[in-house]
Amino acid sequence: MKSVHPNHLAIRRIIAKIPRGRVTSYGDVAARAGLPRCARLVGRVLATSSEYKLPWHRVLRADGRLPFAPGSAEFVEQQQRLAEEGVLLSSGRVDFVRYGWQRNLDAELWAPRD
DNA sequence: TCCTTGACCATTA
DNA sequence: ATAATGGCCAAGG
Repeated sequence: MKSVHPNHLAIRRIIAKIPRGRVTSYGDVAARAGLPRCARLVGRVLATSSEYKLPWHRVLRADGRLPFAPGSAEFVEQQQRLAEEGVLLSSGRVDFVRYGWQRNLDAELWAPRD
């Protein structure tokens, strides 16, 4: 039996909820999972959770950059997956104001009029 | 058991 | 703008 860590479960649960076409950061996922300041753990979970088919490409660094070296195979794949959902990079970054998950939360909580 | 590393982050200089 | 620091947790040597 492979031991399952509760923190990993909580993190995967959050990542699975990120809507298509939206992105968030490692730190935000950690906070939502009840693990503030545990961003590195989120990266660790993603690196070891390929079997769970999570939307890993929607998790970015806090500054909007992708977590992989530009030009690497992982970087290219993530960029393509994002582009397929309409999320584009400008100057090597994703604009959280435009594509951030938080933007959806605001809409839900404050019931916009437009 | 101790130490190092890692798909990270906020703060400080 | 870059760089160092300390914080977190888990895996592996």
